[in-house]
Amino acid sequence: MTDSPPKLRDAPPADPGAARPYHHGDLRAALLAAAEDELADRGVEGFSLRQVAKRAGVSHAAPAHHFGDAQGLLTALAAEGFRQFLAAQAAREAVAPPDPGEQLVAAGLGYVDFAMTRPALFRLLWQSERPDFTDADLGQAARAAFQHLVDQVAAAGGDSTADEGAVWAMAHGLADLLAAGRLESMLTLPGETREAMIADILRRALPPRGASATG
Amino acid sequence: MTDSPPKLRDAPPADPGAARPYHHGDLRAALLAAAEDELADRGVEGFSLRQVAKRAGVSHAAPAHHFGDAQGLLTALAAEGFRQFLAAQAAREAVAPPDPGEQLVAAGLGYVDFAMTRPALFRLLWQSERPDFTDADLGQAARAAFQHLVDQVAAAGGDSTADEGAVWAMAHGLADLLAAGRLESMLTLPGETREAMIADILRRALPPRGASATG
DNA sequence: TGTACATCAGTGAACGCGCGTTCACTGATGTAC
DNA sequence: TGTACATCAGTGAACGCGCGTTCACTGATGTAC
Repeated sequence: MTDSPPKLRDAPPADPGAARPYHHGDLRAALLAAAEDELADRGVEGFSLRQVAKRAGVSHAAPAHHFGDAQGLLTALAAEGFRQFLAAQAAREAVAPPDPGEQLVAAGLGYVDFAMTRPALFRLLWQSERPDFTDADLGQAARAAFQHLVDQVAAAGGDSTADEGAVWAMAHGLADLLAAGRLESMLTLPGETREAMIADILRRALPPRGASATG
Repeated sequence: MTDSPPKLRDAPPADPGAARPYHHGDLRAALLAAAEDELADRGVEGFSLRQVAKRAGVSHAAPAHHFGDAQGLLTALAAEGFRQFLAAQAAREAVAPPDPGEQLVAAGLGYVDFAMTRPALFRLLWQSERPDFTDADLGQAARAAFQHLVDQVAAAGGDSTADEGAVWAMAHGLADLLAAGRLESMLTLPGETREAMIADILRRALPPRGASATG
């Protein structure tokens, strides 16, 4: 990833040594960051609102003021996550050649970047049932992310369900396996080598050059 | 899938109308089946041992006799799951042409079959942290499943980390997305058409014909 | 065939725990005048 | 600048709940003789 993603933390400079003020300053952002850390440590299966509050250093009733309930917090986190997921793809595209095929590969690299950098969040987006996916904000963020990939495939000359499926599946499969720590022989490669290999693999899924299959 | 997988249920013929006997007959298998159903209904995130026992129609203390604790049950289910996951691949291979490339495609089809037929179990194998993956039986079953794919890639002429990663990622990505109900335009296709498309997509990941890349 | 006994399988009450949520409250901030 | 007041943000005690696990028990089965 070229720019490291905006971590949802670091609210107030917080005058070290001073007594913690009654008001936090930016508790909402701090809770989202704590929630992501909590997911990383315990997984979605062991996630608890009380632990998040404890991690953020506030009483366990405080999150209710910002998110209503536990699902509200996870829904907000997922929405933010989808936006950053899309941003990770855009960051790669910005530094890639303008050729549509290379732009598509870049999007795939961003997809994988995000999964490897923030595996807990990646899993929340794709594999959890706890966020409320009918929420308007989350729904919009998720749809934007899906649509981006579809658009990229179309721009690269893909015009079939198969092209769309192949590209999405290849990026997603790499991302999920790498986020889970599988594909060990790839994980042990130096970063640059691994990245080149991921790009090569993604190219295999591209719409056949010049071909115009229907689906 | 050619043969439907052996569902972990249906222990005793159970003489309908008769009072339920004190001894179940095959409670271990019934609990594994109930656990899978429970995962399908509630997801790993909401899984509870008490609900499993209730579903199987026994007291909530009964599972302890067979599995020790909740993790023991999920570990046993995951081990059984990996064996059936491998069997799903073998079933496809058995009816595919002997050509190594086609065998590899068949393995991928089995991979996807399993994920679509039993998504809850698929997610337990790949995305849960609740089973004890250091358990000897589970570890062996999981390793056998990984190794099979690696062997198939090698037999098909793949000799690089990239070949292995590409094939695995493509099968896994399709499986995960389809299990999650994504790739809607593929899901709405008639079964045969969809299957042919999945096979086509899997072929994109195959080691380039005759090529012998190093990695 | 019958009886005694060991073993196994499942029960149901009880425990302590962490959870999400609610609620009256208090501290802090901002604004109208 | 000062004061009154509304609003906001976070507290801490309390609640009821479902959970996993333990335990003494009872019903059922199988086996030795």
